[in-house]
Amino acid sequence: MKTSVINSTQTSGQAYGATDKEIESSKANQATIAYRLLKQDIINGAYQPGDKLLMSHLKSHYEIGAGPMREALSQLVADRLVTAISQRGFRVAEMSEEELTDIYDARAHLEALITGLAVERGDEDWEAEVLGEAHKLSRVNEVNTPEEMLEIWDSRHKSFHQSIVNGCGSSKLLELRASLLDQAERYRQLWLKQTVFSQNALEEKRQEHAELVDALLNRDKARAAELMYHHILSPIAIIKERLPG
Amino acid sequence: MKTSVINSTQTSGQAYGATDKEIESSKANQATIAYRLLKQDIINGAYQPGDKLLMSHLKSHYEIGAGPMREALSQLVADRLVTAISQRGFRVAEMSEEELTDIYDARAHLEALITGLAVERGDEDWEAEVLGEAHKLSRVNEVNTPEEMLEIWDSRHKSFHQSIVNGCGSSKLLELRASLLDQAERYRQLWLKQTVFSQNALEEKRQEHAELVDALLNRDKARAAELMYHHILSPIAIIKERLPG
DNA sequence: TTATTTAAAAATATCTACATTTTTTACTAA
DNA sequence: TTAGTAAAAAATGTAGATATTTTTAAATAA
Repeated sequence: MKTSVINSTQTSGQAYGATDKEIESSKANQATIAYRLLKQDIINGAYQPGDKLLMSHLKSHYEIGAGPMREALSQLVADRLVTAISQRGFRVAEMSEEELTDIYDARAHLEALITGLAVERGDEDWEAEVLGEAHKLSRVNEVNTPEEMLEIWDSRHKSFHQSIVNGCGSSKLLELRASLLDQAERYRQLWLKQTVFSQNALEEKRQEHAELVDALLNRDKARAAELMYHHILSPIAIIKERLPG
Repeated sequence: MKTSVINSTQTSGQAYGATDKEIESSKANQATIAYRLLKQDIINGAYQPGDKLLMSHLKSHYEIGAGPMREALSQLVADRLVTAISQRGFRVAEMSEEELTDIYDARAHLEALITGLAVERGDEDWEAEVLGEAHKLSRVNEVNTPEEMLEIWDSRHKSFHQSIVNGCGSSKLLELRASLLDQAERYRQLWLKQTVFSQNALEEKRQEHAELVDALLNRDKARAAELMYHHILSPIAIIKERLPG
């Protein structure tokens, strides 16, 4: 068997963002490998919205056969990152202001709902976890490159929010949230660059997070939900400016 | 090309429950056909929870090759109706009281949220639609067989609820709702038989629906959301009784 | 000429049949 | 029993065949 560089690299290292979708068995099959790589490349903008995903290119570029590649693509269709037309292949899903609004509206309402549940249902471990993650996020300072800064801040910011919603006690709601987050990811990237490299913007976020933590630990459900709702919606304006088209 | 009976039947008739996932092009490919058939069979109980989905059986039974069949199966894994273990194939997802509680808890919160939005955002057309569907549902009477009764009542009941949530103006939230509904479907079937064939239960539902319509048309957001929340949760007790194991 | 239709060719998507790898089962010997 | 091993079954992947769409070019009509 021909072992490609890509394959061996992938299968050896445990995937970072392994969603609960593929808990079982770390040795992934070709379709799973293709799914991860392609998803990452779409989110990171290696392919532009509307780009045709040519089977011949995908096959050679990822060194994966047509069968497994189709499997990956049709999963990405379910994730709304790719669109398919029968007999005409696959394309990277378009981005639009309408979709941006739709996704963020849904995210804000869902995240507020989940936050409210977390306030009701979260235990002391949850409180500790939130506090810890908030602390780590507030201490993103000693970094070398701007790229590193962006990566670290984003990672800790995500962990902070994840720690909050983890208190909700509903794995189904967390799955739905994860699905929306995936769909928002390409839009979020536009906001991220703007925010992380602006001291003003960062300070504003720091403030919002502090208020959020305060409401959470004081078990003020209504206020926490309200703060979260607006916190989620706040990037929309920035993203609209930077949205191509 | 060999055209199987299954294939020709499927491709000719427009599929009923075509989710927006595959809007484009009615002439579905083999993977889509397999997905629809298999999903229906799992929901209808043709395969039991935990059953192994043997490739050799699936191939011969649906007259579809391994490639497209894998594609369909991995979509069903994303839908949580099937589980996969790498190199060990696919199984029908197990059912459990824990999952039942999880799904219905999430559904109740989400449906209440969406209902609240519908009250805020729904226009007159929405009101009219809700009223119309409520009327149709209340008039499920002149039917022949019990099976027909079940089918018609379920269909109209679903349409009634769909007409309510359609007012929310968020296609993303509606997609999430549809996903949960799919996951709930096998549990719902257990409740449905109990409910449709009991005059008491039907009357109770009729009452709840009437209250719901009243709250909706009076634009009483809080009451509508509250009623919806409990309406969704109400089947849990019945389902728990009938849940195998 | 310019636009439109038609026909052939090329490119592409999709499927099937077969090959390979992995797991499971059955059997044997300690 | 238990461990080990060979055979069978099953899952997964590949290559090539087939069907469909798109492109190109030629032919026709305005």
